Amino acid sequence: MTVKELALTQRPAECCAPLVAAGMSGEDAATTAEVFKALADPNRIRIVNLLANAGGPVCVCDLTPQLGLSQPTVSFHLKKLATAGLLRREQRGVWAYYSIDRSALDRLATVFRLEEVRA
Amino acid sequence: MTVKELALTQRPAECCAPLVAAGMSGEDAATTAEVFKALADPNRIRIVNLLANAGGPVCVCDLTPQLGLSQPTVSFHLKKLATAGLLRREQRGVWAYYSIDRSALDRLATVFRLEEVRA
DNA sequence: GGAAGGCATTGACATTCATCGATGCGTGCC
DNA sequence: GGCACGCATCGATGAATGTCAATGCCTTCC
Repeated sequence: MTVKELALTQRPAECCAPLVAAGMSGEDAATTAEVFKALADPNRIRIVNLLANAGGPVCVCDLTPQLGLSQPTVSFHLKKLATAGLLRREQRGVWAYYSIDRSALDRLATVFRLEEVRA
Repeated sequence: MTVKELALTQRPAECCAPLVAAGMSGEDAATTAEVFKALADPNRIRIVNLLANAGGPVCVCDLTPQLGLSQPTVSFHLKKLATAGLLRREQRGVWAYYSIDRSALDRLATVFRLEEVRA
């Protein structure tokens, strides 16, 4: 099973092991890297920022002009973020609304905690 | 909330704006993405994990066998992490010792805090 | 000074990625 | 049914990335 297939079936952001976890397996490392790959692009950071500031779900049709990217490119980035488990997708008629998965961000914050993990 | 437009000339991990910062500039997004790019590779995650578990600085000669990568490749990854501000380099005679920059990880944890930033 | 060894840099190569135009798929409306 | 529209997928392409062998630089030791 390749890393990419793993990402598609597991939503990496739901399982990230802390960076300090002793004896982290290669699989853990790959899963964690998948989440950061999703955030390793300026436009995707902007998307997360926009959605985090928006009160709720935002239509793709609203994101596209703000980002200054083509519609396929925006879809491409949204899919990456959603596959990583950072965004949620909601269909409203013809429109697709995306929103931040706050619990995923909360889990990500804990990945960097070093001391608490020792317990 | 002047979380600056610290140029890319400086170590990205030293300045990451919170993901929820309103009106994040394209430059902020690029800087933040740089840090995540450094973490967007399984082998670099393993390096961070190894260094986080080690009590202190670790010699490159000790990292190479644990990672199962060639020495140039390990140097390549270490440089990426150090440039991002996540690692510190220390020369001890012929050997180069790398260690985790804990304050950088602490700052990264705050990037994902959503509510506290509103203040 | 010369040899040895640890690490960084270079060059080359295959892979992955970001982007866009064109196209396909569903939904809602006439 | 048929049209319009929003979004996803496909195909292509240029750029960036990860990897290693070869090489260079620098420090230490003889």
